[in-house]
Amino acid sequence: MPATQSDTPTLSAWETSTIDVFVRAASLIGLPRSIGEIYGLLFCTPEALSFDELVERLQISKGSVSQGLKVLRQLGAVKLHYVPGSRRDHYQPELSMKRLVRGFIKDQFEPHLLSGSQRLDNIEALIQEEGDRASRDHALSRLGTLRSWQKRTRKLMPIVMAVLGGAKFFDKESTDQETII
Amino acid sequence: MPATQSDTPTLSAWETSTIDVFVRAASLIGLPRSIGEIYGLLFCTPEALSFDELVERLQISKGSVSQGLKVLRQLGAVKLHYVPGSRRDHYQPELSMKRLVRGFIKDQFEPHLLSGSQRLDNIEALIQEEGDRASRDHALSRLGTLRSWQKRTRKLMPIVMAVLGGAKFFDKESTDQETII
DNA sequence: AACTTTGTTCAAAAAAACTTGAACAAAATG
DNA sequence: CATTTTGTTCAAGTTTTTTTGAACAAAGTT
Repeated sequence: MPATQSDTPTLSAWETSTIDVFVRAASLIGLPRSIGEIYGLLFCTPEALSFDELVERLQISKGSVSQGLKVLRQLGAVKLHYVPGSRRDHYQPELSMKRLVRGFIKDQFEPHLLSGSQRLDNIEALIQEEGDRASRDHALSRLGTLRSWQKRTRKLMPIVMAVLGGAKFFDKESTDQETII
Repeated sequence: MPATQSDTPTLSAWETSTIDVFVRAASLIGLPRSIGEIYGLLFCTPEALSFDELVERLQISKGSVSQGLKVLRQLGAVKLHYVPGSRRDHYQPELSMKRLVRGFIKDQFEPHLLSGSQRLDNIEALIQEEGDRASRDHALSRLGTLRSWQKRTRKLMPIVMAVLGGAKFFDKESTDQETII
């Protein structure tokens, strides 16, 4: 096959539009455009794609593809797919919404929630340094509000996962939870 | 009272830490730091605060406060509080998690979901331009996946709201929904 | 061992998002 | 009606995030 051929590896119209949907979705959840493009193209393509094919068809740099795939693997949004003939890595998209959402929550939400708990404990200590009684009381009341928000958020996660397909997760002192869905 | 006094309107330790929590939360949902700071300070303070007090205590520009409050009002995250003596606007934070979440979803999610529907219809049309049958079939299958994701996301919203407090919203052909919580 | 293939890293460039502050508008006051 | 108070707007400046591409590492080939 000819080497220096500027054959724009054009995407078809529906592929471009679909990738656009994923670029928007990515930006909605705070991920860079390139990640949306990579997942989007994998989503559109029937066969698993290699690193190089992503670079060529999307016309983005190797660096972006490398970093993008790294994040997508971490999120569990792409799977490695072994291809007999080739020694390149080939990728396929995760198509289970439940797994996609779980990956995202585990990777992006849980850490914040957990570190949040420590932070609130720390705030409780700081409140003791407040001068007068009234200030302390008000501050403690607001801290209570924060804790209740945190608790409800944690309660929500397993419910979301349940609605999305079945399993439960991320819950300790599970309260009235078996009645749902 | 003296005019040109560089009295740093210091925030107490617990206030700083609490504001930090909101700054992180804001960034988590894609809102700028200044908005986290504004809501955070309102959250910490027992009395309603005026525009100027926000500028002074947070040491940020009038422009940031103005734009920040605009977004917070749009989200329903702050409420105007009439103060008899003054003709300035005074603000208080919305403390109901349910209302906060609803505001966020209505303002940031719904629009994307809705425009999403149109986009998918558009993609369906584009798929018809595909050359061979096999391509069209694969593309239609993926489009089906996208539609199912969208549908499940829509179903999730009322459930989230229900868990957070009671009301239902944003649902048309409501399926088995009265059994929840 | 030298060479090729495959993919990662990271400093610098580019792009996007956020903040600032001065100019401006709107409304109340004197 | 001139002035002050209150808040908004927006162009320019700053900061942060993202992308690029060349240098590098790892592993397979010949």
